[in-house]
Amino acid sequence: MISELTAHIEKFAPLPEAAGDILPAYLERRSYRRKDLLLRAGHICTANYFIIQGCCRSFQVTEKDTELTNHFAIENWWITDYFSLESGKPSEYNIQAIEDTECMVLYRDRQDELFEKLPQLERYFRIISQRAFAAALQRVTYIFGNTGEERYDHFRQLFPDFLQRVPQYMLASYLGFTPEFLSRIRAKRG
Amino acid sequence: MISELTAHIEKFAPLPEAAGDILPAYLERRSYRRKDLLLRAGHICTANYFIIQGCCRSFQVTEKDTELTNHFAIENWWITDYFSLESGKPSEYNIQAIEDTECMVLYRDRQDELFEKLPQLERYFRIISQRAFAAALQRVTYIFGNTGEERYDHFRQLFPDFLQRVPQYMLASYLGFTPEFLSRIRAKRG
DNA sequence: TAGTTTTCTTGAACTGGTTCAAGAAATGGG
DNA sequence: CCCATTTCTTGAACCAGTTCAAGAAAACTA
Repeated sequence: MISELTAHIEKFAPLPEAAGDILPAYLERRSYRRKDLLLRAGHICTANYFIIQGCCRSFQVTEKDTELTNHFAIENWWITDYFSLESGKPSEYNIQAIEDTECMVLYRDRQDELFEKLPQLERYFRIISQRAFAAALQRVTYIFGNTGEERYDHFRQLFPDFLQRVPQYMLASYLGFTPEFLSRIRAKRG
Repeated sequence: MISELTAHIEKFAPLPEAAGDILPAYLERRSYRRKDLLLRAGHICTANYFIIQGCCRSFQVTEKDTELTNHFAIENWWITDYFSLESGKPSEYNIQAIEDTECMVLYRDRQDELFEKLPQLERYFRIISQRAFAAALQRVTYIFGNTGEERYDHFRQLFPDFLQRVPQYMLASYLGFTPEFLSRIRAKRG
């Protein structure tokens, strides 16, 4: 089932014929159950996770002891902490499966060798990182330029099916308000 | 004065000897005066700008007609709209010089050829984009996890010298509150 | 299907930050 | 050096969203 991944890569950077033989040797397929942690805060992030099926989030626990979801990832997205992954320093984030999830895992200690054999991957990760960066910037202006209620409506419009997949308290912390407030918004809608 | 740039690249991806001969042919040095726009919203972003000296910001003008600064860039940073740059679609952002600024400009239509001659640049841009992405995510949790006042204090601690370089209303819109509120915070400090 | 845990709802008091308006101070261009 | 523009300050009324607490509903587990 590496085909989902190669298909995704090809959208951004064409791969040579040989890729089909090389990639599987560097990736590990892994399954996680709902609530499993792929990365635990305080630990060093050792891999990048491509989601084949399922859904994950990365979140932080603040000093004030609340969970802040800063990222959701579904099928065909990568999730990791790039900062910890590249610096080798402990991560501040937890990465958790929200549903039972199937991943292709690229471990950091195999990455350099893989990139040497398939330099097209440098380009692929460059492009998806640039996009992810642009999206994250967009999110910040989005947060500042709209009220909580507007943010909820927008999210709902963009990802209607996704609403059913995540508990409301996670969505609330992703959208930047309390679960209570989200509950009140929904009460108004009926 | 391409040396600032090559030095920066070398921090992330070692360059071959030949780089010194190749790079200058693909980069253009340009000067901007305070308030000049490097990119105007509605136009397609055609270049990536590496700042040698000076300071820029990218900002959006919302429907509510307020400016939202989503990014500052100083010496040794790149600034662009990666989304418009790669998609060829019109940008929603303005990029503006806050001070008189010197840049090395990499135009999009020369980028692919340059990356073919110096594939190390794929790696360089991959790594800095991953970092930028991680920083942008961090910023979101930072926004949600702290009050406006805490954000100001943190910014002040991290970039004390930078405070003098930007007008308060730009900083306020970057930190996500009104200029009036920033003024009140400062009044308390004395 | 009963029991436990997790998630969602609702009310009431409260607060961080906004809005509008008007004046003061700083800056910069000619 | 002076005038025009830009930036910063201050007050008072206001509101979006929080907090705390307690109960209701759903969703797992055995």
